[in-house]
Amino acid sequence: MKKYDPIKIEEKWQKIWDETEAFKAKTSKEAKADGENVQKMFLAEMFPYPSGAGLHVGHVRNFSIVDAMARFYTQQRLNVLRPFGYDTFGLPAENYAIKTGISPEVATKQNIDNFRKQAKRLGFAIDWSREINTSDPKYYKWTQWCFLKLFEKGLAYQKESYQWWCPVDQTVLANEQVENGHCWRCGTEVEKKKMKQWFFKITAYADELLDEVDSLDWPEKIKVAQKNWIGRSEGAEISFKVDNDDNQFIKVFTTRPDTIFGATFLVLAPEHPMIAKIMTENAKEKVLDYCKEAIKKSEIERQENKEKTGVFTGAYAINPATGKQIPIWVSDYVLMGYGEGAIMAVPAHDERDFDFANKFDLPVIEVIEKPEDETEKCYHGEGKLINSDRFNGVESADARDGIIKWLEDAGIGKSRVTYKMRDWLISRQRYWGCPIPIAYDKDGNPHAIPEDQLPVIHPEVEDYKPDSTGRSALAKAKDWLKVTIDGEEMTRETDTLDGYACSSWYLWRYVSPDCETAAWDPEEIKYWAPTDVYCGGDHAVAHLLYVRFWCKFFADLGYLPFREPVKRLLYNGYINAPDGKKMSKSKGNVIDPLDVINSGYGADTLRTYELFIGPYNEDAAWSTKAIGGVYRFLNRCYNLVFNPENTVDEKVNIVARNKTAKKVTEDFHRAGFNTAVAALMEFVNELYKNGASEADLVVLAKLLKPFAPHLASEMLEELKSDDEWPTWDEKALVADVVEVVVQVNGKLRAKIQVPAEELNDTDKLTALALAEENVKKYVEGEPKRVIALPKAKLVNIVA
RNA sequence: GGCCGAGUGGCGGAAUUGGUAUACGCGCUAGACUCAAAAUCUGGUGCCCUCUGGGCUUAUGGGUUCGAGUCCCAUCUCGGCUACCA
Repeated sequence: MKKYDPIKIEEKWQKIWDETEAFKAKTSKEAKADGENVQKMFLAEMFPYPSGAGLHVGHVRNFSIVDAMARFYTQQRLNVLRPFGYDTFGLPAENYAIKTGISPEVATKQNIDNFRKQAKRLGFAIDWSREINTSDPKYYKWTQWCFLKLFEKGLAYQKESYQWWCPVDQTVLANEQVENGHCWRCGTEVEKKKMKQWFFKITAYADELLDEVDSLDWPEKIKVAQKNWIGRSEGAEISFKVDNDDNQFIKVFTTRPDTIFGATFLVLAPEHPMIAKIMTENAKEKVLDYCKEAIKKSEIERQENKEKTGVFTGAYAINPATGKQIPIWVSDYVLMGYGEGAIMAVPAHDERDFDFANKFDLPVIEVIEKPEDETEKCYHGEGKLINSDRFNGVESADARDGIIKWLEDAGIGKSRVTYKMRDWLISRQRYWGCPIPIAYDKDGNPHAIPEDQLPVIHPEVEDYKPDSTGRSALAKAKDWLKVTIDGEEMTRETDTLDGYACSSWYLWRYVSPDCETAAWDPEEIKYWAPTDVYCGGDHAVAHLLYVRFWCKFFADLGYLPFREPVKRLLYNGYINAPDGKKMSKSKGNVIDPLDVINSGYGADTLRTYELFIGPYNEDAAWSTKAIGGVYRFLNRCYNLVFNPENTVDEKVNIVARNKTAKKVTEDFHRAGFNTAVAALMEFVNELYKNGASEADLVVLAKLLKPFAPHLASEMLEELKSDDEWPTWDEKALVADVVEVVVQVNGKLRAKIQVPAEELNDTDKLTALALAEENVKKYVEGEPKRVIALPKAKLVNIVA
């Protein structure tokens, strides 16, 4: 009796895979030389940030999904590319460096080595010759090249913007370093500091990013999240003249120009540049105080306290519709970053304006007729206009067009589209990031570092803390800072790029990771991209939107022959602790995948369990008991091949064998991994009942391989079989005798056995059904109607 | 507040096009093997009853249909994302 020893089997196969470079993808040239029929398949998971803690069970789930699919397509003899990489720039490594003095570069290398070792221990079918690392100069040279392309086209630009600032540590803080409005390190209340920063003009692609969402084979919730994030709204831009000053106008944006007759005051964002020009002497002190406080306010405070605040500027504007004088206020509920940073307030039909009017006792004029059953004080729906002069009685939708036309004719407004999405702020005053390839001349003008001087190497420093001027620790590399461009002495940019920039193009680097002449080889990208299957459980908007943005940009430049980077997106759920709570070190409920493997289960059990645990796209709770069931299943598979008790004629399980092959194949196409494993379990149960033929075992091992590749390889070796994915015979799916269900009035009353060849004879089926004793009991006289459905194997009698 | 998703046994879940609800696994339980235990194997396992049979059951209440977990309407509960976007 041989015993299933996963540790030994896995060691053996991992060594073989490593030595033979078993998962190396063919380049486009090699594939073409092999013949026209070879289809390509490019799969990837969202590459990990290699933390010091090593792989966690969430990684394992994510990678196991991609691995199962990669192996499935490999067994179908496609040319599969399944690469791997590391997203290594980022705050954790920098924080660790500040704390320990160990350079991020050194720590990152260690973490990568550990991740690689662990990924290999899990037996993933990775093409290790294509490994990439975003903090490797060979990689970030091309991240910088991408930046320069955006800079060249005017899509990378500088703008003043507020940044978190800790007045005690004298340092900028990343969002993650601000905890409830306080510095993560010293606990001081943080401030906002205005600094010049780099942005990518993603808004230039807002419409295309929005329009093409619908055509994507992505989960609905991600598509909706992206649409909401882009947040397109149509409306109008309207100029309000400031009273007693013919030269001053305030522009507002509104989606409801039809309510303009109800605009009883204007509100400006505290950052609005017009405030200083219009405020009266009397109001000046109060207004400036308010603005200063509001700008300092953290977003957290704004969220906590939704009570409206504000201050009157002392100035008035003229409502162009009514000709009436209306007061101009300032309030932080108006955001400078959206629309014009100013609104016309219509308190009768906007809840926020209503609250504000209530608090400061401002007039409310209804201009849209409320439906009779409407109970809310503030009606924001559609209806006929009232109190609106010549527009009275017009439906609000029509009035919008009419009023915009009138505004255009009068030269004081026009229709306009705005987006919630802002341009992407990419400056980070951090050390451990990709240097921005820019230098400044004496006058502070930015210049591109010439392409032949790339990469701008990330310099080593002694102290990783940002300096007190708000610059990153790169400013401490004094020699590095100096650069000569076209004979002119310049100073390098010390901001680094947001990590999302590094990950916005890595999928394309995979096709030619060693290419020294381009970010991606044009031939290879043409063959491999776009990515066929991309799998991850995070970044619903940020990363997945940025990749789409860069794809469109580089497509416009002619570098990419496609406009959407990811054909099919699989968005996997999290694995939680057995109590259903998130795993975290502090709670002490973390399951370490390596512990699970080493406890004797092995990688095959772990991987299969994580795919069996539930639908891949839903969260699941770890169960230390249930994983034992998967181990028992694999053990049964092992025994069928290595300790057979009896072999049978290969016809015995012909239906089950073909059904299982079909089921597992179809489940792969719809990513139903949990049900595919269940189908394999059913098949094994069947083989235990009926005995197994060699043909049964070969099919079992082949179908099992994407889930438990080591064990399946061992089985296939014993069976002297290749691993080519099995096909099935549609005709063999039907048994000789079929069970047909008989219902009376939709209630199950009997089951009859019908020879397969008689199944399609509905008259015969009906007769057989009516002849059943238990059916007769419920049918008195002639049935009203009989529905006989051979395909559903069902007869329903209406009595 | 807005948007999205989900509610099925003791538990994780299955039912893919409206057609046998509860596949598969866990747990529990009985038996075989064993001096015994573990492991393994075989069977049972939604609930209720007047138990060779029958009734009920997919969060709740209605509806459409020969037939509803699935479609429609209303209500409740939970989870996620987002958050003063004019």
